[in-house]
Amino acid sequence: MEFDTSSPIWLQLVTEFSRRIVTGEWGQGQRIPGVRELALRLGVNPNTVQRALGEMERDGLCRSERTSGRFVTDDSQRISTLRRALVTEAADDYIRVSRGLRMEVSDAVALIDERWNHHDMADLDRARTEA
Amino acid sequence: MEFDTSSPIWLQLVTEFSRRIVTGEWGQGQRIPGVRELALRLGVNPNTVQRALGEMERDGLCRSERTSGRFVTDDSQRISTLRRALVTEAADDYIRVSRGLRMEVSDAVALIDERWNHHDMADLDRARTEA
DNA sequence: ATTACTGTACTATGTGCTTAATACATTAGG
DNA sequence: CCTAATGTATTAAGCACATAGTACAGTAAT
Repeated sequence: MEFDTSSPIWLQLVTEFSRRIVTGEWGQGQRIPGVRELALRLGVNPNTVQRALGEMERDGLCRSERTSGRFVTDDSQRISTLRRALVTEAADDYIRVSRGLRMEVSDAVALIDERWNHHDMADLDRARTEA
Repeated sequence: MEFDTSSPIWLQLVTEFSRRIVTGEWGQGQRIPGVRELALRLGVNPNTVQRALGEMERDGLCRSERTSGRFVTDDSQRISTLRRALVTEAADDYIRVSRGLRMEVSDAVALIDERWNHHDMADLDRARTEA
């Protein structure tokens, strides 16, 4: 995975892990890979993964059983709350920038519509390149 | 001004100063306040402002005349390019998150429409509090 | 009991960000 | 000429982040 140098890696990991929980990639109640394995696959230090998962545990998104591993929370409401939080945060960020640039709602919305397909093409390009 | 601890202040300053140029708050060709004055008003160190403006100068957004001060670029095309870059970057960020969360375009667009008014109310609240 | 795996804790090192405090060169204004 | 203001450069200190390496405690499987 690729990381941005302009924000702490452990924070980017919190975002990525949260995304995995919301999408079901890490299913409700399922076991999460160990910190060492995750660190190896992500190309970061185990301590950095530990930091990220520690924060998420503080928020009740997962729990650790000291010897058998870490598990996604069983509370489905917590997961849907997380989903709503992630989505609205992203939307508000976009709105904040758009309004700061003195845009109109209609233009802001039109731009999303327009760029959404660009991302489709980017996905196709990536698939073609990796094939 | 308030700053986020999760990314370098000089980077947040680049964003803020860019916004001021795009909105005309800092007009094309106009003089920019000195690093010491900006630092004082923003509550940061002059070196941090210097770092931010140095980066923007590298991108041709402003120029410095060694003794009389710094000035916004005269190139209006550069400013409109900057505007486009800031807007599309924000839109793409939102799209990336939304798609990562497996949302549909229609939902992503609807959310912008919905939250836009919430921001209106937040503005009204702030105006009322400051009055 | 032994082995292997889990989370957790700790030290040490290097790097970048931020602040503080100077110092210098240049030029506009008086 | 002299003063004030400009951008610029430098050094030192403190802090958070990331990495590496090591170690400990608890449990499941053998």
